Amino acid sequence: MTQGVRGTRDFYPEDMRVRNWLFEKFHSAARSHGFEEYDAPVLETEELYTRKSGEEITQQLYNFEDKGGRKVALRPEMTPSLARMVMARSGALALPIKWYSIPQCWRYERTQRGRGREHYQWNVDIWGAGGIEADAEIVSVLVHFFRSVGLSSEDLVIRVSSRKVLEEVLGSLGVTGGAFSETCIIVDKMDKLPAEAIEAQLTELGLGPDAISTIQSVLGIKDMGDLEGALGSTSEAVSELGSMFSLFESYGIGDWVELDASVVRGLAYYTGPVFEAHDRAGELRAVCGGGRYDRLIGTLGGKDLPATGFGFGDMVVMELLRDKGLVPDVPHGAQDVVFGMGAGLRGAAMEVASAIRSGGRSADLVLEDKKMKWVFKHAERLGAERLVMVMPDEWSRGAVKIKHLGSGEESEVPFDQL
RNA sequence: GCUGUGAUGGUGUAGCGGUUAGCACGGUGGGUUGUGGUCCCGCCGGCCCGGGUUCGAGUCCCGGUCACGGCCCCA
Repeated sequence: MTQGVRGTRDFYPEDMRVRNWLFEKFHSAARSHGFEEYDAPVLETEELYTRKSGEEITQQLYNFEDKGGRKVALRPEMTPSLARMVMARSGALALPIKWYSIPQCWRYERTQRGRGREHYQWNVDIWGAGGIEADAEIVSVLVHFFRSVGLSSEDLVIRVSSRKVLEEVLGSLGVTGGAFSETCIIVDKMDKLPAEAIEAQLTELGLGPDAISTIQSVLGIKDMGDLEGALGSTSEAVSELGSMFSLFESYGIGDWVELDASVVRGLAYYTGPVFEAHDRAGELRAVCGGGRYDRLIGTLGGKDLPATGFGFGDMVVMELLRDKGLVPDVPHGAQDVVFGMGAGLRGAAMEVASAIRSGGRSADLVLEDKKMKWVFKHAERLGAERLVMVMPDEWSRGAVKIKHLGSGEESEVPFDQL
């Protein structure tokens, strides 16, 4: 009875303080870059997610039929909802738009460390800007966030590549269209699955051994020079990535980013630059991932609009922050505890609390008859700054006794000077 | 789907065949005190469920349930 649904979490106030702290960092990083918040329902039509590809996300859909027989799903990610919202207003939006959200997302799968069935995923996106400047701006938001919680480029690395790398390689091998996005999904699992399994899957897609080894060697590239050597000097992927890295320098985040051609991301809709942030120690799964998805609206039946963004889960980053000792002790928040001595002064205590609250301070009022001992313990537990005592003698003089818990100093303060 | 570990007061835990089942936090009553944070004392409250072994099971065995990890699947 006290247990929730498997894979879900309860947030008690002490957990909520930490969550709010984290979310506040999300909010301020996004706002610092001029992004605006939006939201959408947790429940969407299942259709929005049935892309019938090999993506984990569509196979782990938390879906069911509602009482009207409609097939619905708890959103596994925010991007389709965002695309739906953008599409619905396509003519009316002043582009580009820079929007962010912190939606709760769901997936039905076996639970593991850092993988529940529910998590909060910070999403930051830019729509209507087709250049790599938008992609670089997105990465800048990310780094801004990392720095704001005390993480450094020694803790994390953002590996960057482009879907165009693989697209050009596969194009030269005659693989295009659907086979291309399927290949991306397989290749994304390279570090999770043994090499033989990857090869078997690629073979199944109709790729020969030579093609497979070409793919593998290109994906091993971690240097712009090597990439140019492999794709040629006229390669769009090369010039785009080259420009991006130079923009990263302008942003002053060059030490956070690295070229890594093996980054392709497991979602079918990516089309251009893609990136993932990982802990340098390599102990955790990806902290976040994102990239450009210029053709998503097209697959939903609308007119394409360039877009780029990232999704950032709350669970993995919290594990990293805990490992690094960067999670702060967030205090309860009540500045004052107001206590009326005895039931006769209950009303007086309420007057005092109201005056304090009107003055802009937060006050926790003791609602029942409690002993002094309990009151002190309570104030200490809350981490309150002051204890405001409404006592018979003082109150008869129209005053209260205020004790500063930190210093132990106390003084009598007239009611009208509260 | 496979596999490992675990389940002890409200919470976090110790106990590994015979204990009045221990400790901390909490709750509650009291002492000290300036009606007063520390300190001290009393009390409340527990072995996941069902079988079995044994003179005796929280402890060992079997089954179940749940939780937490790891893997597979994820085409």
